[in-house]
Amino acid sequence: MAQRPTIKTIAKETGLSTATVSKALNASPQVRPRTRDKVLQAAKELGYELNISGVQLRTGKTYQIAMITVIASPDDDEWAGVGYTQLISGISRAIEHTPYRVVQHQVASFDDSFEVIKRIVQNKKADGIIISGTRANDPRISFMQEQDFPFVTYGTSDASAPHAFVDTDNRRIVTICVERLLSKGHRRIAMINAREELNYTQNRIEAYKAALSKAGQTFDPSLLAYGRLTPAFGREQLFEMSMFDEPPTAYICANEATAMGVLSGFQVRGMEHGRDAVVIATDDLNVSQYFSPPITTCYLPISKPSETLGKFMLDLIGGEDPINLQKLFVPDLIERGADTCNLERQ
Amino acid sequence: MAQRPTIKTIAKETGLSTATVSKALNASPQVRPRTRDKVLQAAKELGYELNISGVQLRTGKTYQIAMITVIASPDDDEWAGVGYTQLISGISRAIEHTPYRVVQHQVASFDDSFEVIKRIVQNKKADGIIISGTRANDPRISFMQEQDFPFVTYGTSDASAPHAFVDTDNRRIVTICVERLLSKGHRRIAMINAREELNYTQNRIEAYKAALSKAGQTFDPSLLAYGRLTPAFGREQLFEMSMFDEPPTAYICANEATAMGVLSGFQVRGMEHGRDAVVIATDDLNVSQYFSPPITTCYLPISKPSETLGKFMLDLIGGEDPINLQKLFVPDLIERGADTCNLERQ
DNA sequence: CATATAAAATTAAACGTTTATATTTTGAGT
DNA sequence: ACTCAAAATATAAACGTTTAATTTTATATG
Repeated sequence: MAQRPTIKTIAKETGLSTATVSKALNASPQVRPRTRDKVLQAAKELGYELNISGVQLRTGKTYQIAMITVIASPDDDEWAGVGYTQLISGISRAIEHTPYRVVQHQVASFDDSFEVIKRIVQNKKADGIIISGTRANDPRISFMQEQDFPFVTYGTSDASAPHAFVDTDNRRIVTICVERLLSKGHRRIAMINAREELNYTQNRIEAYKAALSKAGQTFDPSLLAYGRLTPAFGREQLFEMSMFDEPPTAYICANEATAMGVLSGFQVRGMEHGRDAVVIATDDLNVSQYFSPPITTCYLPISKPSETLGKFMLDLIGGEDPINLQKLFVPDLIERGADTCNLERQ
Repeated sequence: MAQRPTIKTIAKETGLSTATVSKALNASPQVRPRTRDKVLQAAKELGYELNISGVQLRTGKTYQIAMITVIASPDDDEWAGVGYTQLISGISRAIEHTPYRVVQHQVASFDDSFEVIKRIVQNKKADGIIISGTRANDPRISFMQEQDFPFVTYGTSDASAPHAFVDTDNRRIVTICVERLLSKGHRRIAMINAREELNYTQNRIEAYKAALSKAGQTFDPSLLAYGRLTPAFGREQLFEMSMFDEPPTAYICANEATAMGVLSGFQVRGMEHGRDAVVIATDDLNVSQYFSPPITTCYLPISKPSETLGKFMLDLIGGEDPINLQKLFVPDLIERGADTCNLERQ
């Protein structure tokens, strides 16, 4: 093969001008069907493929979707449940048959993520941005809104203007979990959360308080923990809380990595699941069925929200109004035990 | 802010031509230090940033590193230990302060991965390619070698010509594990492997056989299993093998997801780790310390090989000979128990 | 101080595409 | 057949960069 074919090659081949070829390839109404077919035919025969840098230079379109991932340090690679893999994987699947690609921009902190976003927006380095780890009052969101730059968030925010987002319905999850545990007789329910500044953590707390108050139960802030959702964190919290005068009889974990840590803590402390306390989690990898013992979870296959993330991004670039691109997924409750325990001591 | 500054802006600002500006920015020896400083100064003041599509169009350089990931289907998202996240994360870290970006190309099968690689190579859509899941006789590798396209593999191959690679020393791992188990008195040692066509699976089997034969033990092929390394697969294998007339007393798992599945099988079958059999695994997330019970593993933090992957890619693009870009990492054995069990029945 | 030479700068073209503007072709209406 | 508007196509410039070829400037040499 000599040179990679360009629209020039097609022009020469068909006897048309490059302008017409370009228009034909872009399905412009200015070119009549007959010539369009001729061009398409030639393009196919020559094995023509659009050179994106040409387009990019001329129009500014990049066909890149920037995915911002925040990973503090190598040791942050410690398993924290669903990683960005599954997220990116779902997005990739959604854009599979388009010319778009996912480009990962990894940063070490929230502040860095803001810097990177500024650069991407100002230098038009991507056609759209996807972020996760949204905060209650997220400056990145207001920035992108001001600059009128397309973005979708994985996670909600409390931004005044509406924006495209996908998330798990965390309020719902927590409500379901707390109500279930209350109905089983639990009165000391711990909740192990992600970092406090994340919007979804706030949502979970609100739902937790609301469910308790609806049942006439008092709220004890010492039963709430905040941190990075790793097994280590779960275990630490179990160690700490199980020493309380009135220890929790149930632990609601924000992900399965943390739940695994809590169970590991059980084993170290000689506690038994279902006798001394129970653990229930939010799960998007469906892995807690393999825990020893398996635990009850609110399960939402990560593939669903992540594919939607990609789809929303395409729609947004296509000009759709963000207000129509908002979705909360409701997980299924999968019971894997009675989740009662020796509650008579209360 | 008016327009994004280009070299033209700098040229106007400094009174030089765009050619000189370009050369100055690229540290060409054709421009004298004094003017270079002037240009750099102006660039800084103007907040100039290189427009990659311009470069790309002119030179063909893309500043993209293509990472090919094979994910068969959404349900493939099931946890299979270390995902691509950690891999991409390490690569990203290695190229952090360069203009390079990682672009993920997700495909559904091995064959598709080959197709994508062909397109990337032929249309020069990236400056280099990183692949994993290398096979014993991998056609993708020979293709990229023929086309003289820069690539690094995560995993070894048996290609005749040398190529850049990073991998865990799987022979070593298996040798260590088998010898350890033999010395503890185990005679029926099962090994749960990844798919048979993967080169590292072959390496593991060779090492397994060699270690047995060195100890004068016979090799029983029914103790070997091949499949996708998920918890489900591990559990299935435990169910199957534990029904043998002479069941294994030890299971060597190729990753921790599978090990978790085996342990889950123990619990279902009423078996007890350390009494009826033991499990040891290869681990790159350091998560098996949180299993109930924690198990002995060969641990290698995934951050190490993945960063090397990125570094090798840069070196390769920089013109380094692939023969100098090959590395096998040797994991640490972390003992988390005696790993003996009731062996008198043998 | 003229001259040869080396060093430093400039000019101009090119990469592949799109698009505003100009030109030609087509076909309908008389 | 002729006119004229509409439709289809062509021309040419531009996006930001690099680089071969060329010109200008500085430096060394006798």
